[in-house]
Amino acid sequence: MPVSIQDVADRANVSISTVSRVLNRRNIVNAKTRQRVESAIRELGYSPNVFARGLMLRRSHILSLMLPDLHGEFYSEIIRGANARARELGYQLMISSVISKDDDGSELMTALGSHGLVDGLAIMISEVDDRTRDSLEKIQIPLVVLDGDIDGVEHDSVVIDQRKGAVALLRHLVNDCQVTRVVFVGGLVTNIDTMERLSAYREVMAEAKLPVGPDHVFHLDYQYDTAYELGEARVDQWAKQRVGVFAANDEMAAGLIDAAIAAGYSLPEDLAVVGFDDTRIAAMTRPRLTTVSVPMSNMGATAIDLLVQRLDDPEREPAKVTLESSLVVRESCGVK
Amino acid sequence: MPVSIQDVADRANVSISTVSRVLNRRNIVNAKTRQRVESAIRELGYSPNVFARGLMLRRSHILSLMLPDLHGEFYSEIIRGANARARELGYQLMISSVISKDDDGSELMTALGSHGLVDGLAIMISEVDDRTRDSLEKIQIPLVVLDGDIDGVEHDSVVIDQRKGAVALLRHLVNDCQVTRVVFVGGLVTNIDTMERLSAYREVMAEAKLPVGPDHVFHLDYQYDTAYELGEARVDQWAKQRVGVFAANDEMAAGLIDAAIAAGYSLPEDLAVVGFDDTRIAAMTRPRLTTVSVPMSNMGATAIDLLVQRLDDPEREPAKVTLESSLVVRESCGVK
DNA sequence: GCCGAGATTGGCAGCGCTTTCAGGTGATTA
DNA sequence: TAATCACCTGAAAGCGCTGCCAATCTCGGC
Repeated sequence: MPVSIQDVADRANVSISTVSRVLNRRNIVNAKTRQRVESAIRELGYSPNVFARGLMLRRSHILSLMLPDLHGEFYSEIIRGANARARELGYQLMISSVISKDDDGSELMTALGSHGLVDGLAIMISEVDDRTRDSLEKIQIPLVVLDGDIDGVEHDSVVIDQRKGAVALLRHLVNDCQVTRVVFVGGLVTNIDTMERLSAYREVMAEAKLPVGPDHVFHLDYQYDTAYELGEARVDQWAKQRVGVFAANDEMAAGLIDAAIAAGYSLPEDLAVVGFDDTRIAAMTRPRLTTVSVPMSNMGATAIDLLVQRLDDPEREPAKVTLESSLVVRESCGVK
Repeated sequence: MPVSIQDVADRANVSISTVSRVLNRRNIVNAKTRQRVESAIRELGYSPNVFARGLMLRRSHILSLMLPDLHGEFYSEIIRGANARARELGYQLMISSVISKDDDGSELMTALGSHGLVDGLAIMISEVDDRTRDSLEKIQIPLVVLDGDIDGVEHDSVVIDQRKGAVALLRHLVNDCQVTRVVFVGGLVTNIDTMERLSAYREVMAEAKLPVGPDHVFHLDYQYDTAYELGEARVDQWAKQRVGVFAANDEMAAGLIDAAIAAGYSLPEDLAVVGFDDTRIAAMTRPRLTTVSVPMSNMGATAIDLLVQRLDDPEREPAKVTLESSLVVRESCGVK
């Protein structure tokens, strides 16, 4: 059985109140007494019981990070950033993935370790539905939403200014890469990121007076394979006109590149392809991908910052931190 | 303030004992009473306070997963597997990365959320030092070691039979790929995986009566860049003899491939390169990498299984689960 | 030598929950 | 009719810790 505060008190010949005071760094304890207590703690290897403490303080120093998925570099980088920052600030990180669609919201609660376990929740939701909204609304702890927004629920947020990066990328494609037109390959229409990037696409197309026909916009699923298939079907047509292909993530861009090369085309001569996210893959394709770098781990870290800030000052106005994304030019679009 | 067991008891006109009994699925409660309690619970949206419960039961249903690093697909896959399984079994997962070298072990304790927070620990340590050993020895909770072993500390373990995969890979290289010799590019000599793979290398070389000279074994750092540099320096020599290069991970293999291609060689004609891990990268290099597939997410899931099994039966004999790795043949070594 | 302020310390009441232990029902049996 | 028993339920004792309140001690000042 683990050593309790009573054991320490006995050994130091004080009451448990005094031990508790020493523990909580109150300097209202006489220096000599404190030393006695401290060495008792050390000798016994005592560390306070988290449950008992949490029961009183209603604080666990655990933060929860919920992501739509745990697959891929994007999420793993968020976790990495969040974990490091949480550690720095003296918190633990609890990870969970996705609230499955067909859930009554109780899963979210369960994931939070029933009521009271975690001090705050950082959540990223790719597709918001009412049920999740409702559960989130009920939660009585600080909430930070990553890369999105949830109506009617008070929360802080970290967003990435994808638009700026996307616009820079598209302008680069349009102005510097001699393409006759640009096609967009995104995720589903329900996906927030996709729509954001699509809107940037439309904007720059309008700006450059380039056409946006029905066969210029494709909605896939962010996977390499489906992009590869699309590439197989379309690349002849695209290469003929030297189009620029704007894929909404690097995975799909890689799929498209590989399909083009498999079909005998050479890039960037016949086709310009650009991606998004600047994941490890972007530097691995041949030609290497021109893409937009998104500060993923920074986003994780910032989310934790916001959570802890609100924990320290619950009355603060809701904050929204915007992180910049930036153009990374490599060879896949034919410049440099 | 959140609703407590007392509120439920009041509403259902019973004592808290009865509510507690209903909660703990004891069927010793009269059906009618139970229903009354259950609807009170539902109406109030009650869920038990984890701390109070943990204080009594000494169980938190939280498991901790500690990894040497959170960077890269390898670890993110472990997390993914562990998370999914933990969820299935009704546990939460707490993630932390690395115990830094210059730490007195207290960091490990802190990471465990002081004493008592987590029910079990799954840990992966790339380089075991005494201090970590000592802290681990003190921990009074079930311990599962991933892909390694810690002397003198009782624990279950999940290991990957890298040797089998490595041997298969090397035999393939030696027997089917017409290489005149094989060089090994690994991580540091302190790295367990590297040494494991190196030993497989020596075995197969001996078997095939191929030389293993001092300029056949290189110790790098598992990074793309350093491998690329090594490639730049050595590729002329290697290509002349058509050597097979066995890189201890896919990243380095990719670096070597790119260096060779940048130097004007074509693969697999001039050089055969194989990797290890079968990460996303392996399918992205051109030529695509022949490598060894390692069941990463399965390793995470198995670790959780072992933890929970031991939690359920503390007296069980220490278990060691071995997961198989398997050869994945692609184009980088010249067959198929 | 005595008094009150300030510095320390101990006592004790919970925090919300589980878990004996004892008591209160009917129903069954002698 | 009284005794026995199986079934349920409530009362109360903590689990280990914090925080309020009161008790004690130490001095400086009169």
